Amino acid sequence: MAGTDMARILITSAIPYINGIKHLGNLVGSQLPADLFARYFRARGHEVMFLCATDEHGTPAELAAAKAGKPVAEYCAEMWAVQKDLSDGFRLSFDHFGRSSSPQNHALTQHFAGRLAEAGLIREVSERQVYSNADGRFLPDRYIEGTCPNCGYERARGDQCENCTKQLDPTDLINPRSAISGSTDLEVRETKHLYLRQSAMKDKLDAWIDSKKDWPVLTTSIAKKWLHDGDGLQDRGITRDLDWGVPVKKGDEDWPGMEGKVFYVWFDAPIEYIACAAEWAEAHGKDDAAWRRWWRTDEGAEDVRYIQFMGKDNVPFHTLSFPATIMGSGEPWKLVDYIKSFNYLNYDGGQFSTSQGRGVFMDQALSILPADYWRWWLLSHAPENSDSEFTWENFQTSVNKDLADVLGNFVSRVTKFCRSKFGEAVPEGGETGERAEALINELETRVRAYEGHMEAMEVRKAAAELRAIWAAGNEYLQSAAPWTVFKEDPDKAAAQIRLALNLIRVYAVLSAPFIPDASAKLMAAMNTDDWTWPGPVAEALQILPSGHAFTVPEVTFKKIADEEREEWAKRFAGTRD
RNA sequence: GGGCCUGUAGCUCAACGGUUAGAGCAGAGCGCUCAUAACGCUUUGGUUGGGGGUUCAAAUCCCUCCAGGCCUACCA
Repeated sequence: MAGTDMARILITSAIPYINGIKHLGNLVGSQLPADLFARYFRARGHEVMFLCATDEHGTPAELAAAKAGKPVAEYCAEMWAVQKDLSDGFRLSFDHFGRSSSPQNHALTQHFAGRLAEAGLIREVSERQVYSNADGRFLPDRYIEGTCPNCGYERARGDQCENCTKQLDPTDLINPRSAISGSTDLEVRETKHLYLRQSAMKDKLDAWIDSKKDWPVLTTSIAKKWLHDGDGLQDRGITRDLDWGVPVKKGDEDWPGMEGKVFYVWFDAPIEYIACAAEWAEAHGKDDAAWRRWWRTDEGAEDVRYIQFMGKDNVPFHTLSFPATIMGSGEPWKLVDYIKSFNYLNYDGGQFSTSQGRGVFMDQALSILPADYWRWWLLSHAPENSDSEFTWENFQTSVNKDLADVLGNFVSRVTKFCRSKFGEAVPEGGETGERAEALINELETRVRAYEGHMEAMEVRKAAAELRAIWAAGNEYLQSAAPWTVFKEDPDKAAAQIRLALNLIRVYAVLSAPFIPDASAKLMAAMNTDDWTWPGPVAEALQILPSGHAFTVPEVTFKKIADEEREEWAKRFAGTRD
């Protein structure tokens, strides 16, 4: 690929919360599609920086640590390692998997807060919040339970009654108690917090959102709602009374009156996207310039294209709060260019549920099948336009048909036929006929269409095109029928099989963003390391020369049996482990 | 309550306001035998959730009703 075509692409995935193992719905909503495009853009020769991290602060992390009987720092370090391991298992190709608790993020978060304060965009607010003496902490609204004054439901939460859906204020609840300990020893205390004056940046944010004509409706409509609903964009509290987090400071300096407080997790989490690049630089022994050229438009990032991936619940923070932080700083940090947001994946007629253990979690998925099976199904069924649904029947038929029958069997029939008739090397001689020409023309069209869908970040359409590319190989073999041709004209059959063997390498290259392990296996079987992305298809199909030795691979994709499917459906219906 | 999204073939999904609403899977028929009983070809399925309206023309735009989902700012 010509050097002038090289682009620099920064990709971040929404950072998963530290608390527990994520389910497949979480995976398909951000990390997995982000990885698909990171791999694709790298394969196209672009310079890619793909970052992700764990989101470690906030009340749930402290409670989970307490439940595990461990200090928060220790708990988070352990869970980071668990999540890192699962990311590796799913072959998520992060350039760095960081932690929002890193020293780099502490420094940057404090830096941004200092800049925002200097710009007059932070105000102090004294407010009254519920404090639980038994728990020794302030309670967020939803951690307070009581009887709903509206409908009498006894387990209403402080923010909303889930029985009658009425919005509540914690002080409305009758007989309020801590949802953590059940204690009724609650009191209202005065506490001071910092608010980010998002309202002052409303017009600027609005104009910025308006300039994003190519963003999905899902993304812009959510942002517009927040900008224009009621009194418009509200200021947002960016500090909390917690122990674990980034201490409130103005840059390097203390913040009088804010001692003992930390920044709100949603203030520091997106900043970790930037800090993560700094962690990457440190981990690779690089200087600051190496990461700042990705993030500072005055230090080399002016040509960077920045794409964020996230589930729809994360949209307000990425379209409003984080841009407000960046714009408000008055410094030339890179703003996001494109937001790819996803709907939810449901599980067999309901929702995936972390609390009920309903659905398949990342560790369980890898324990029963290779990552590629999940990657293929999840990506080819990604909830791009609406919520979508996982069922075991659909999973079984899709994987068996697409991976085992269409792709896996193609590889198998080509390599085994060659071995039996010509031996385990690319056969020489002969000419292919017009059927081969038709195949090449079709592939030329389809490969370019596949690239188009990937550039447009249309995940399902790209998957469908890739599948059609695989199927084209079977169609060709069927019409060319080298097993018949061999009897009359062995040279011609040799040329046909030479083409088909080269097709396997092309398939491996094209498929790698979706199914990297299988692609690597196919490349190994073809005994090549030439990952050149196909330009003109006719040329790409000549890379493995006559005489080139190969091996017949083991079964590339084993099929899922009915008994397995039934057992798994039962096992994952509810209650983890 | 408010806002947004979704509803298309048995299933999962496509379709700039513009021929006869298309694919894959499943179903039916035929073919092939190299291959993981795999592959290929042909083919049956739709009053586009209901009703009304705008338009030469509506799955698409408007109104309304029904069903499902998401968000609603202190969970993250």
